[in-house]
Amino acid sequence: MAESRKRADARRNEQSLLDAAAAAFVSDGVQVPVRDIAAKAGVGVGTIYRHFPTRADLIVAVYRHQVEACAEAGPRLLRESPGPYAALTSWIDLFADFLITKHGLAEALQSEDAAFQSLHTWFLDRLVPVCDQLVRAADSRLGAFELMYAVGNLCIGAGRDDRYDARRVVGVLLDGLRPRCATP
Amino acid sequence: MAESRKRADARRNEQSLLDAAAAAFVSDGVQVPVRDIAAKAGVGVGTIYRHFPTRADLIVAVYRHQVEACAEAGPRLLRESPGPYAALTSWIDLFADFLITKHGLAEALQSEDAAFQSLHTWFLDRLVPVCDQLVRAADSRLGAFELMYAVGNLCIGAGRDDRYDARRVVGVLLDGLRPRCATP
Amino acid sequence: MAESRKRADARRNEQSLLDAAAAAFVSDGVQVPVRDIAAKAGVGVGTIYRHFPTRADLIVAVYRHQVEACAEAGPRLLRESPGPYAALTSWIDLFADFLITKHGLAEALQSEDAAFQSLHTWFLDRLVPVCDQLVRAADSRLGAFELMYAVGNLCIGAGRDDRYDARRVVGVLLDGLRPRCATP
Amino acid sequence: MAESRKRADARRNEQSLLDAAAAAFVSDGVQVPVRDIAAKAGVGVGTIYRHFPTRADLIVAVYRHQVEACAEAGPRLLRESPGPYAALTSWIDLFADFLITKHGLAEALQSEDAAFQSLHTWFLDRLVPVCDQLVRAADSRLGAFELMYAVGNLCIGAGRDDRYDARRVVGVLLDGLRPRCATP
DNA sequence: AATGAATGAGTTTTCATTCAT
DNA sequence: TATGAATGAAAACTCATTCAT
Repeated sequence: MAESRKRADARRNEQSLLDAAAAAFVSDGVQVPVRDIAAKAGVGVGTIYRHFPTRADLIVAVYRHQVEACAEAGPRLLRESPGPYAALTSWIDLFADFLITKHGLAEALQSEDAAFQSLHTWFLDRLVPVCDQLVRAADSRLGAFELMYAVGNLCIGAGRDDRYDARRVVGVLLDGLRPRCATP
Repeated sequence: MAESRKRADARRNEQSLLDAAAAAFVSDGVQVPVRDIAAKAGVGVGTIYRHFPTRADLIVAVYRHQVEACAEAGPRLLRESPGPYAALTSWIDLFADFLITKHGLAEALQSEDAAFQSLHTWFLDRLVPVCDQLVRAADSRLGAFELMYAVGNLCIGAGRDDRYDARRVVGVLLDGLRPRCATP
Repeated sequence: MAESRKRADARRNEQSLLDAAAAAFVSDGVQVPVRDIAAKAGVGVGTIYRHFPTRADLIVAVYRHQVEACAEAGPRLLRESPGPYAALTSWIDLFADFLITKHGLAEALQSEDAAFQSLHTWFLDRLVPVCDQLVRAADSRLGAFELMYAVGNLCIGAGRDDRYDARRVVGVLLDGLRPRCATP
Repeated sequence: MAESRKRADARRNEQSLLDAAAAAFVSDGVQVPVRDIAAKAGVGVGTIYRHFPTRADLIVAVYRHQVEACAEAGPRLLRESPGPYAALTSWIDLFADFLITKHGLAEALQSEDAAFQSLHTWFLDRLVPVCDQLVRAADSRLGAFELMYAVGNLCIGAGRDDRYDARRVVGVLLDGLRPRCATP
């Protein structure tokens, strides 16, 4: 009983760590010093290292749930959408929305820092197969990796400047993929 | 005479600095340690700081000529292309090519690092008006800033993974901008 | 009854702690992280600190029995050996054997780390008087402290390199103490 | 000229660094924090790292001259001593003296820390061959490595306690190596 | 004007020790 | 009493920036 209590505490603590890390990633970028995350979370640096031995572990943990949800939406959209192209655009909208609202994530995915390698790997391993199904069904001119990479890049800096609306641009990109009417 | 000679030397020196910096930016990114640039240029770090007090000054200097050339190409393309949409795509191709071949520049333009602020400003001040002319002529759904921002982002990481072809994706984006045939 | 059972449990627990510590000292040296000892013993670090408030307490406890046995062997050897020099060499062999087989102990005895101060003290308080009897009986050129210190040092790193055989070197040192035949 | 002046300064600086490091090694052991050495030398830590990229580099530099002198004494003693055993004892005395007066060095040589690996290697590479010549000439029962290792160990902690005289103990060890008169 | 040595703040990481559960 | 999560003081190492030569 005492144990389950402690475990519950630790879990709560870990969640507050994740929340602080997520906030820090957004405001300062994923390269934010561990010490800063610890300060934001109101814990010592050692606590971070106990829970997340490497920075990649922390990042993966921060984004795990959301990536999961995104992955699970793929097959569902394919079933429920009026057509394969609609399914693809819906999923890409979802994917872009996820990245846009997780300001800082798109940047992290694009970073070449070795600390993010395992993040890239995990992210792509989980989502590319999902996207691939949609892409094949819609007979898209861009492959799953390429499309995701493009959308990921387009989401970088979303919200930084009012003149740039990532969702609109992603819409234009998807329009570029739309099956055309014949040119006379 | 001695003075003009000295000035010529200084100019030569500065040019070799710029060449070294350009090379370093390409191979190691724009965040490359100043010491590395100095070593590549065969000068002391003090010399770099004398010529370019801030990193942004150095970056602006490195890319000045190329941005100039790109800016000057705008009006010319508008005159010489078969139509405004063709002019726009030609210019965007030029712009994307510039970014893609300047590996690291797209990343720098997107970086939030304060050291790059003046780079952003200068870059946009010079090119957005040019692009704006083209965009208006072509009656594009995306504004000049937005389009340039999008293309800039799409060029990030170009060449890092064979599965991602930035030029092809930019092509798709431009297709999304193409005037449509009427829907019956 | 319940109490004596509890006390027996505690003693068993403490013994398993000592065993784990002894093993950790051997494999990783006496500076081994407390956490590692705790892990080896299958207890929390808090338990170690409860039983042994300082590292020295733990070390002393680990080696107590063996030092005791060594101390008790002194008078016995003096009684049972063919002569006092033989008794001294036998005891020193015993002492060296103890140190050599307790890989890490010789290093600990020599360490200047404050955490080991009480170990030094206890060790010498217990054994120097024993050695002193033997040394006096054998009329050795080296005093008890000096001889023990020397042998202790010679045992440092025993087993680390095949080219160094601590027992052989101790033998040579004892040879140097052997009463000489007259030089003609 | 300006260059040679600067180089002279740097050399002087490096020497003061070495002096500070030597003092720090003696008083705090060779594991002394780099920051402490820097403080002792009155320089920033960066200066230490500039001159000596790794701790081993610093240690080797601190002891280089003295090891050199010791190595060079070997052949000379072999030529000039009344006999090979006398040459060996003279050299070992020299070697022990070196270690004893460089309080902390014997400990360093015995340390298993990876940072000292190159120190061990260099030290042995330089001196074992010298000792080997002497050992072979004197037909010693102990090999060069073993004898040096033993003497090195005996010098650990020399000067820490008045009851231990490393020179006397080394003398006894050498006595143990002395050719014996026949036992009747 | 050029040099590069020196500086030291900033970051990561480890681990002894405390203390809430 | 036992646990192990949390703490935070060290320690190593890097690099932008300054400044004596």
